[in-house]
Amino acid sequence: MRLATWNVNSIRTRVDRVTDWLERADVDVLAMQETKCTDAQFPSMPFAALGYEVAHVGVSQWNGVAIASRVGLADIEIGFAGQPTWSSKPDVEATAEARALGATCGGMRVWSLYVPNGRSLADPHYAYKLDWLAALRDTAAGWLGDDAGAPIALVGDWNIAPTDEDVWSTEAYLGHTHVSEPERAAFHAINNAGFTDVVRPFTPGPGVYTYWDYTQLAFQKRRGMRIDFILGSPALAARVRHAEIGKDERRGKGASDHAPVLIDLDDQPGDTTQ
DNA sequence: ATGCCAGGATGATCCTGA
Repeated sequence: MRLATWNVNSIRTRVDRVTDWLERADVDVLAMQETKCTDAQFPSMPFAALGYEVAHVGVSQWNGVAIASRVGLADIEIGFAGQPTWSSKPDVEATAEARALGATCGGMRVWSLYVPNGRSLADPHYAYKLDWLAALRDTAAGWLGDDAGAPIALVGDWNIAPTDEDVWSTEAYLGHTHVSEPERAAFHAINNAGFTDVVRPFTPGPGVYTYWDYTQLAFQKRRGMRIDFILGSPALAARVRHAEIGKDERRGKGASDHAPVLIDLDDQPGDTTQ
């Protein structure tokens, strides 16, 4: 079983690139973030043609998360319990944004997550980001409380570089979001709730990233950040036998600014599929 | 402090991203 996550930065702009890679990389389940479209606008036909069902939540040109699966797609949940709300303007009612989507695929529970950016340390969006992560931690801890042996993957764009090794320059990010101690603490709290980074053991740093800014030849200069993660519950983490970052997908014209991240899982005991 | 690049919506310019 191959599970991947990718911030695609507009699925409408990038659907050919994404489906080409899905086929080439032989991915079973792909969680996507920043689809930047409504449900009606999501291009599901190219996925269906390759045998993938797609669940998507998107209500505007912002955010949007999806899960494409060719091993089943059941019990779809939009948003997680307690997910904080956000309003873009004072006169607009705050709502839960399209940043979290859960589904059961091939016996595992997958959550496609697009953690709020934070914008700047003084911005209300930063407090929203920390609230969002704290609520996710509480809810996800509850899932393991209900069933400690559940195979759960929390995957996506976390918008946090958990250690100094995960940014090309600590100086360049001083005073900025993604590297602040509260954000790192919020990320580690999710680790401590039982969800560990299952990719890092197979992709050791330093200098290993999943995101490179579009500007100033950041990719060519190897100026990136590691902010996209696959976090696994203990039962899922025990089955990971390989992981990689699809850095080649960041190359060339028309690339997303994020690379896909994938893992290979051993079959569950007693699993007769494949 | 700002633009650097990119996508989207609207209609040459703003908002957002990280």
